Amino acid sequence: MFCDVIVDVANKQINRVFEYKIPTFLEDVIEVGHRVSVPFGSRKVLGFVVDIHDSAKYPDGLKSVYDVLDIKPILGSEFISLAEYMVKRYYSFYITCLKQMIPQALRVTYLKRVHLLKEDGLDSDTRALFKDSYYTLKLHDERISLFKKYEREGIVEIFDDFVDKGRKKTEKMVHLLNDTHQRSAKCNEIISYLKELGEDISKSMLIDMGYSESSLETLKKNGVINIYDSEVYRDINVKDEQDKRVELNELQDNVYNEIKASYSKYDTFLLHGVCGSGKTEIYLKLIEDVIRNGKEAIILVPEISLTPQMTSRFKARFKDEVAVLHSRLSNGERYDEWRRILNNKAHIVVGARSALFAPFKNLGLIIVDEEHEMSYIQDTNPKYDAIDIAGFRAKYHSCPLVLGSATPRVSDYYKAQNGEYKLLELPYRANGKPEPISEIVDMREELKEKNKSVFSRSLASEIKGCLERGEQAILFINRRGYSSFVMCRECGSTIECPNCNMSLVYHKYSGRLKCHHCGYEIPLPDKCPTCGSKYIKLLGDGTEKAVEELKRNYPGVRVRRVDTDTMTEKNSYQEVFDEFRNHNIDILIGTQIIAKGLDFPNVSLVGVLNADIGLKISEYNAPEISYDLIEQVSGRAGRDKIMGKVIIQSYMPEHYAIRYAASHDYKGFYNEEIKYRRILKNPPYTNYLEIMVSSPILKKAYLEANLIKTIILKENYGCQALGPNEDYIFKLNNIYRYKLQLKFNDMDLYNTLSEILERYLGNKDINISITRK
DNA sequence: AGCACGCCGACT
DNA sequence: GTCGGCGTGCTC
Repeated sequence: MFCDVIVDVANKQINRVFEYKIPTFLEDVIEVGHRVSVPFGSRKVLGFVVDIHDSAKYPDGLKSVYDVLDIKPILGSEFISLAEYMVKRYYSFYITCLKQMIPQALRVTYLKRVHLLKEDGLDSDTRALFKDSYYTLKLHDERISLFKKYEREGIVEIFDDFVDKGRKKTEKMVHLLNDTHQRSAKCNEIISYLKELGEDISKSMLIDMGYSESSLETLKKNGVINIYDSEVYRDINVKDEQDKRVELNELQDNVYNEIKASYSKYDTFLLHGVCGSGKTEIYLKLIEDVIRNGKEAIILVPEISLTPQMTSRFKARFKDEVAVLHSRLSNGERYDEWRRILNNKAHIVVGARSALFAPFKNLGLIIVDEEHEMSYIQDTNPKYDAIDIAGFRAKYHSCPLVLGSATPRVSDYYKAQNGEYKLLELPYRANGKPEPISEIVDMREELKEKNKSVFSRSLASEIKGCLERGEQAILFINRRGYSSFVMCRECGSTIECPNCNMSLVYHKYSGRLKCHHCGYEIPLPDKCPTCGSKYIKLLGDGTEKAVEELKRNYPGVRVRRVDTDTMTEKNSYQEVFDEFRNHNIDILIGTQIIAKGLDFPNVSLVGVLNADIGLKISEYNAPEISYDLIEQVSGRAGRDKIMGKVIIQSYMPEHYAIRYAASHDYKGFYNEEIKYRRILKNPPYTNYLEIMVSSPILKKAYLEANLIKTIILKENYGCQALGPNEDYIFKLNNIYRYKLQLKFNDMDLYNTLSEILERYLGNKDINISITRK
């Protein structure tokens, strides 16, 4: 028997299967999806079994699998094909994709173990390292050369090993075997307790109840009880909440019934429902059905909205059926939740992007909430889009996929318009509240009127009114720090990061200029580094400046800044949001973080301080991102009894993304945007990908980018290539970055690009990365 | 990636 | 002579 193995080496040349013999003792054990240890070159590495067959293709000299690492396979064949799909689609390695699908705890750390053979011959320092006859070295330990020398002398022996990054947590459990009467009163007490309980209990629990270790030992010795190890799942902290069942209104019910009609067949639904239209209640009801039919469900939510409120709502309804997977969990906790899924203990998973790889075998439904969220696209390799993966899995299991959003991706709405997806609409808020009224303020006018404040006059007066009425406000500003650039009034130069071509941002609390891209920082200079002038001007307002102005203009106001500078602690978001909910804070001011999903009933005012920033970035989807953001922030206003008001400040108020966002007109926006997409041949009219060519040598990056373009155009006639253009961050950490944009229709590009990647392999100066968008 | 092998200079 | 620096090529 032979097997195909993908070994744990992320390298283009290794990106294929390697064949191994299966030793007889493993013949009945090994299965597709098992992790194995195999000899590879002179090393021992981890591998994944992807196929098993009777005859070998590789001529001779096959090595044998050393061992199988898991009791049951951790990846079903579904995931092996999914990995193949990902390799092609995202230009990634097999092993990278496979590792993506398993929890961190099941990845391994490589070690070198040194076995002491002779007592003498070692220098005393080295000898002291050995407590017993073994010593463990991490990979890349510089002492390896010393040990290699001793190995040549026959004093030690070095061999490879690796261990799982996480361990299963076990607990000692006590099981009653019989109720033979004991001499000690304590022991009899334990017996009668266990008898009454009628089930096994953890040893630590008994100890906590006051029973002693020694009485338990006695009982064990006398054969009355046995003590065994049981896998336990660490308790993850979820707030208790009462399950509130809400009757679906007529519109919700229609949506529910449409999806219900597609159970057990693959259909993609685009659920376009405004903020507060009651999508979650529909999700809950669908999941209930799926579970009742003995199937499993995945609900994907953006990391940022995976708040305890959100998860506790599912926990309240489905209790232990729910596994929760998000980045705040420790590796061990995430492993536990994952194992509950693998072992069929949990049938629903609520989680962020990676939860899509939940090892369910009988999926009945996948829901992707807030489907437009950029966080569904992973920005490190493999650069996968969760919606693609959801589509693959839904197709594989023949189950419906529901994409929900108030502001769907333009490409997805297009598919819904064309019938590729089924469009479901919920145009009204479930509580009947109208959408908040939005007002666009032209900041150029403010400047003309000599208002240099962060706040327009209109927003300032709204804030005043809001505070006077005892209501709360959320202000959104997409820039951290105090001022986003520092300019000299004499010579007009701005202070840039020496490693990146980006302006340094002034942070007032530390009095320093920081680069938000590479971490470089210096104290704020008192004169211009270029011309020596004292007249340095701070421009471009950030969160800190806005807070300062608020405190000056509204004495006594309780403001809280929420951005990555202030949110260092694990739970600080939750803490701030609780404080805000309890009205210990009047105004919340922050970046992206506050735009999402949170529901504060007393908020009547939302201000978008700089609506244009996103529009300046030269990505084809910039208008879409800006529209979404404004719409999402606006949704925070007037959620409950009070009427909401939204002020959008902009230097380009005539831009359609801003205009339509202000009138909450998604379709209007879509119709305009899709026109540009068609004219410019952007997605959904083409496939689109970006090749980033980076090098520490500017000229090299440019020339190679050009060369790549030529090669591609020669090989793929249907392909349109733009660039090479300087990236938005042209220089990052002293590396120059050029990007090529490719628009293409056929998938054959994979082979061409693979060859190109191969060509640049081993080239130290050039790095190439491909992103599908 | 990581490691062996091989070729070259420099140093006990 | 031997140690160790790095370029090259291979891993079932």
